[in-house]
Amino acid sequence: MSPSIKDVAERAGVSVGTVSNVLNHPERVAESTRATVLAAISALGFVRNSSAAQLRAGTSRSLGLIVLDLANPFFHEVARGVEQVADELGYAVVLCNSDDQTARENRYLQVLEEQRVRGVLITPVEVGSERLDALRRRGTPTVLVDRHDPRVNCCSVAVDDVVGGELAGAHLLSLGHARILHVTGPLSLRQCADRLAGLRRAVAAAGHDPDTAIEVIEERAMNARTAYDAARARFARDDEVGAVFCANDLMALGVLRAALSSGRRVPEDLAIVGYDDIEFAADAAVPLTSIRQPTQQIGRAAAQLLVEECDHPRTHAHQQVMFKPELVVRESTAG
Amino acid sequence: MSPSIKDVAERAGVSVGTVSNVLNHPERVAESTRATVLAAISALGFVRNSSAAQLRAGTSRSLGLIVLDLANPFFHEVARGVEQVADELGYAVVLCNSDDQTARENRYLQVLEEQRVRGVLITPVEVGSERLDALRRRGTPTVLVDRHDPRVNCCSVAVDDVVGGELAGAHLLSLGHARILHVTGPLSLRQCADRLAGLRRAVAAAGHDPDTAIEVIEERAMNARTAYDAARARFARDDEVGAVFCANDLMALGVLRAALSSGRRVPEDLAIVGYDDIEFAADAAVPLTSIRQPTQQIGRAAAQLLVEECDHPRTHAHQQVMFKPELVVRESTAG
DNA sequence: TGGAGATCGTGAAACGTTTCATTCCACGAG
DNA sequence: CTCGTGGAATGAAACGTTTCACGATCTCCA
Repeated sequence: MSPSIKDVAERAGVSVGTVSNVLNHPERVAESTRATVLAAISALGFVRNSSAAQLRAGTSRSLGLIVLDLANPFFHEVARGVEQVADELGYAVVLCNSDDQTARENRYLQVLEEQRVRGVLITPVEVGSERLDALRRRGTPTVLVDRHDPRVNCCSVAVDDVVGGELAGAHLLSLGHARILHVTGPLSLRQCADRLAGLRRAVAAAGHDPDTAIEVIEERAMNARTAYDAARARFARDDEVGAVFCANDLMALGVLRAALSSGRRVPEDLAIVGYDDIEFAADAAVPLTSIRQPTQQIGRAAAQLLVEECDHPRTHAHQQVMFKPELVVRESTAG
Repeated sequence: MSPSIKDVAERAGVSVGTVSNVLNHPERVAESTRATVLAAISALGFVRNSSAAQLRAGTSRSLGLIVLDLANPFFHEVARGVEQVADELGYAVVLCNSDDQTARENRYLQVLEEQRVRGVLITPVEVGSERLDALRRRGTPTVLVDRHDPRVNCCSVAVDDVVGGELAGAHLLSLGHARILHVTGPLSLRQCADRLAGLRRAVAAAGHDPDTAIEVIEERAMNARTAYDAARARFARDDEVGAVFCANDLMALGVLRAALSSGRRVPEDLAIVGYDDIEFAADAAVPLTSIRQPTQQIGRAAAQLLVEECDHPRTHAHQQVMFKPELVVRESTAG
């Protein structure tokens, strides 16, 4: 197989310990020997075997990151933030995609634990997973991303969706819309429920009755297609809708399409607010007002918390970090 | 630290060899002993140390996959295809994102080689990388994704972009458009050059002169924003544009927005064809005609070729697989 | 001249598995 | 009663590193 440190030592005429030192503590070995060893290394095409290194070392310099859906821009922004911090601190990141399936999540947790990663960042399919608790009990630090642990057994980083819903609602109210249509996904999802709660809070704060001022359309899937169909059906019924708040940008784009294709002008006839501020929101047929989440920061904060816990397990205290989202106004409400 | 196989053996009152057998060849150990050992394992919370296992085994069951940009739907579809095949064949996939930076690519190649992955799937930042050649020379099989190696030193899987451009061109020509505007990215990119070449071929085949029938706008970036700006500027000049073919869907969406906001109707006044058929193409304000690439299949084929080479290195012959793209007609040309 | 440091290099142990030749044991056939 | 057979468990070697206590050599100064 591939040459080992021993082959290098032999060829360079030194001991294996010296070769190892060249690799890990170059300052401990004399200039000339170092040169000889490096020459031997490149002559043989030696590449360190990290299994052996890690076995001996007993600990690794890597973190696991398990996300729900790599196709979702939210998560690769998070991943980017995690990678930045990991890089700065000399850690490697093992990226895993659970695809929202518990089985996949558990398999990856197993693999990561077998690899003895230093810690794990995860958006669990559901909080309170037994497998995850076990990992933590056995001593691998864990940070929840975009989720909170009610029992506060670990750190977590998330964004306040209630505030997000409130921002959207207050914005539409400030434009004079007293009635708001809310197109959302399953209200059993914490995100959707929170965003609606925020919207209700804004409406109540403006002195209206949420139950009558807000009309909710709840769909199974949160994509453009279902929102398009739902909006067309709603628009066919009557013309009373003047403002829509959607639980994510894809749905908002679906509503936008339905509006345009039914002859409505946006924002003159219909104001639309989305959520997430995906890259394409700004480039839609009518650029979309949306709620932006500090995604990279979430990743950065989560990685920092994790490394902090890895480095000072005794003194570490778990924290629940909560970021605030931000309103980005564009043409779809800029009437 | 975490309990080892030795601790388990002790607790179960057997030898370490037996514990290892329970883990790897359960059929070799008697029912009752197996039960005792499994009980000890779960009592201690034992998790196998994969570094040690792999060190001893000398070889791993994992493949590396290095992509240019995880934010690009093309690549995570490819990744999904790779994962499917890897799963079926019992391999694990290590996913890496080079972000189009040679430095990151090289770092990941190094890491993967140190981990002794069985093989590497990669879309290199540029073909002919020395680091990649070195990897291959040292015996790690390699497959290029969405690229070809002119020297045929390895397998590769790609899509025929010339055919794609030809399909788009032929489609517009068949609708009666004799003049076509082509909005594209840097023609130094193989993809862009090929798509244009295909367009020219279609135009020539229809009996027109490509040089006069095709107007090319070449932009630095291939996103909606730059295409929007370019299209607005072009539309301001005159009204002679009746058909546009864009080198990717994001650009097409930018052109679509420019058209709508300048009062043009799509497809009545302007027919638009994109490329890639990204998920959102079907849900745009006017659903977009596009060229679809068999992305998952690319991933599947690449993984199959790689595993084939890993399993039969002696008899393996390198192949260059080339898929054909497909035209998807939607409203943006359905005049 | 001798001795104290400093500077470099050595060699063996250890990390946690898997493998495989070996031993152990029970049982049935002769 | 012996022998052979085969299933089950054992124990030591090996994988490629890193570490660390220990030598060897050299330098410098009393």
